[in-house]
Amino acid sequence: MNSSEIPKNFNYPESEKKWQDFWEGNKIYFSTPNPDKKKYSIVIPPPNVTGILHFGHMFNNTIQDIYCRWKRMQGFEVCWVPGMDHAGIATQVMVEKELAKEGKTKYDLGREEFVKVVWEWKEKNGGVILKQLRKLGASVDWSKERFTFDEGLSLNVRKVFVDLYKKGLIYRGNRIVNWDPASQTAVSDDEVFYEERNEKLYYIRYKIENSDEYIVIATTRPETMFGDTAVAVNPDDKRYKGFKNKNVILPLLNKKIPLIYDDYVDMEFGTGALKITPAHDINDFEIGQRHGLESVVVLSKDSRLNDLTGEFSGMEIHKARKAIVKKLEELDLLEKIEDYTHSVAFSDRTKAVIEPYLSEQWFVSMKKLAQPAIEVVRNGEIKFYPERYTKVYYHWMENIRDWCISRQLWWGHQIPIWYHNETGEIYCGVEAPEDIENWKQDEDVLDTWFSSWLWPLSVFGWSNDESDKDNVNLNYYYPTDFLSTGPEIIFLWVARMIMAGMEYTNKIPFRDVYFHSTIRDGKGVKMSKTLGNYSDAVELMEKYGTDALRFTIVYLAPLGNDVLFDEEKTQIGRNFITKLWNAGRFLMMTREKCETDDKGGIKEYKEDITDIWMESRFNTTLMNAERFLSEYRINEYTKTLYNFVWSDFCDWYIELLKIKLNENPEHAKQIIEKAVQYFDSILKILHPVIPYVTEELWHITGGGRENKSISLEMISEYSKDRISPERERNFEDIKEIVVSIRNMKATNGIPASTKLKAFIKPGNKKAGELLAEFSSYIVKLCNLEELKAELSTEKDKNYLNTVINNFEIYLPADEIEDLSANKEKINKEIANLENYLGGLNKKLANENFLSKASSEIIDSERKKQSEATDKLTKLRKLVSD
RNA sequence: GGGCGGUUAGCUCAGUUGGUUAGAGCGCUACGUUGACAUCGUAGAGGUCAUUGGUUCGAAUCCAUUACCGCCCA
Repeated sequence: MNSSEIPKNFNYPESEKKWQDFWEGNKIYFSTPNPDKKKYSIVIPPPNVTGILHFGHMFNNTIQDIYCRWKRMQGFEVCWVPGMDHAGIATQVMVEKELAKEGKTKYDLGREEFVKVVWEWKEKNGGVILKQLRKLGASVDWSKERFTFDEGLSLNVRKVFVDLYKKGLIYRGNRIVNWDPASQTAVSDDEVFYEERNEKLYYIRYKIENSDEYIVIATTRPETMFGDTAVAVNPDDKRYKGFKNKNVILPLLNKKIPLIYDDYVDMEFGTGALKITPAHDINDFEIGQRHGLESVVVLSKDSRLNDLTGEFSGMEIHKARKAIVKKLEELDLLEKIEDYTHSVAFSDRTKAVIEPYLSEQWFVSMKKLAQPAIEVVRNGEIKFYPERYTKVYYHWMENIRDWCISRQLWWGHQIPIWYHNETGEIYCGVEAPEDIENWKQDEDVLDTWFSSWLWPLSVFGWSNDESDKDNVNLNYYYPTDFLSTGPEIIFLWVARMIMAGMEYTNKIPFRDVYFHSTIRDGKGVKMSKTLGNYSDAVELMEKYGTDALRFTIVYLAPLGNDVLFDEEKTQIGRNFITKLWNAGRFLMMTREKCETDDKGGIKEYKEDITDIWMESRFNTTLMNAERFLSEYRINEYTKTLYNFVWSDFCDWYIELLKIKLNENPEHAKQIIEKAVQYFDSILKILHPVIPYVTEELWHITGGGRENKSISLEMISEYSKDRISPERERNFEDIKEIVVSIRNMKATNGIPASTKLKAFIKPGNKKAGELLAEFSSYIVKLCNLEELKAELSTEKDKNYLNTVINNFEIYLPADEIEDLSANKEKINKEIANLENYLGGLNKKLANENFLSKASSEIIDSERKKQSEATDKLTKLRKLVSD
């Protein structure tokens, strides 16, 4: 491209499309086992097939992409496996809604037909998120895409079920489950969320048998009273001492139930008397177990009262509650109603109120599986970032509860259990029994996570048999290196993957686990669709550019803290990309000019301090960037580069470059090429976070790159030898001089365009040499007429003056009448310095400090002391003259 | 109720082995368009590091306490 054709801004819509097609079309990110290279493998946390890209996904996949791109550019054989899970409830609910529009239900179709319809939906509408991942620039290997319902993965699910069943780790039992009445299935604890609700607490009189006395119970759920099989009080509760061994009469049903004593009962709550409904409350169920109580189910699966409830039979819960309360009132059995705020459980998927419900479900016994999984985190084989999540992990794992894996759905892996039609015998096998006509398969399907926990194994073709030994993909890529995910699924997924990995391969599934920040809105509220405080990630990518959004979100995300995201913050990334773009544009325009201007640099160009400084800064930046990345401090990686590019490279290096080119036209070509080299290196180290613009610029700045990608280039290696703290400090001194001269002009009302003379008096020989080396730059950067190292003998009356480290600076400014601003500033600085020096003097006079502090510290404090003293002397002299 | 975080400039946050006169970006103020960039440049103002106590020669940093905020588990 001709440099004059480079637009002022990065044209991201065009560029993103171009590079997506180029990367995927040329299979740039295809991976195959290569024994000569170290591998780096990641499996994507599979998004739901129904999913769309929200901020959490965007962020999480950006993180994974950063690591894949970075490792690829360090020479690793990188493999990032994409895919989706079949999302049992979510998908089924979605298709049922579609059917409802046509006035149909799944029962109209029947199971087989319904599942077919879901597959059709999946093929047609599923996987939007994978398209969006392409837009995000995710460098996944699309040839390895997997779906939890793929044949091989499904077979693994059955194999593992059968295996665990045979090991006695899967069992069927009656338990209270979280029943989602909307989707009519049990859901796991992790698929439930709680919200505070204002409800009522009803105080109901239960009559004591053979007496006129009542015991008053407090409940939020009068409608479950038909399932009461006891009333419980605390054994220490004096109020109820007299009722020992009595029965109470359950109102409405007039059924005799026992009064029992249990420590569980909180004497402070309500009246201290609790109705016990084992079939409809988890705590009541446990109390029921302890006391051998019967469990009576009084609700149907769609949240209606069943036929054990007499006249209320068939009523929906809330209607029934009202009717029952009314009836109790009529019978004078209702003592009072109080307002009551408590947390109510809702289904993640359907938002329906969860009913605790007694039913027959399949469970995985977890205790044994958890042990090795705890061990590998404890011994550091698996590392969590931030580390504190290990505590959360241990706590959950050490108190682990059995996992309810059955779901009353049609979309999912049907449980590989068959019941014999006549004998009732149970058959568990990977395939159906041969005489299938005599058997009936269990109708339930397995929890989606029961396939997801095998994901890191399954995607590489693991099949839990002899063939695994010869599986090159499995042997090469497994265990994976890195897993990035949100902290909310540490139990749901991370813990279970570790368990599956240990149980089936005795190997960890991944080494480093990164729990990324939760994205919240500007007010700190978690983004969610239901709350409407949700920013559409794809919309923002289109509005600001994908790179801008990627950069911003990473820049804002400290390890272990939440990100408060406002749309307007996307400007951080967008502006940075514009800055980078224009730096490139400038270099290209300048290079073109140099091509024609260059008179042929016969003499070798000699590097000056600006080159040495840049070399040092660049190597320092590379070193820090790599360190931050390897420590998973990704926001600091972006910050260190942001500061380097903006401040060091653009504000100083490029400004110096302009001067240098002007003064050394005979070396213009060498000078500009060196700058372009730095720029190319900058593009590479930035590529992991902003892939599109760096790819675009890399193609603009170099020839012969038409069929190549920057993502397959090697990132420059830093060298500690090239880092010179002394030279960086020298340059900082020069910067301070420049800034202070500009500042003296600005604060004294002298326009920046006014050319002044300046005198800078170095404090020693070294300072003098530094000044000499740099004086021509200072003249240009401060817009000076001339710069002299010695104070002129001319009788310039009016000086603006100040002291910077080893330099006294004088600006003759005759037109300035009032020097009080300058004087005031110096006096202020003197006061500050006196205060500072006072502290240092006190410290250095302290015996304790001198005897206890390390000699290095004492030396550095002494140095500060002498420097401050020196500067103070000079400043005092300035104001006294 | 149990556990885990957080509290630093108007806002969002850095500050990793205790030794800075506490930093950045945004916002604000003043000036500026000399051809990379106004999605910009130059300069400036702005903080008793939530509270109280302790350890230490020395604390934003370590310990304890209180207050408030958030998350997870029950």
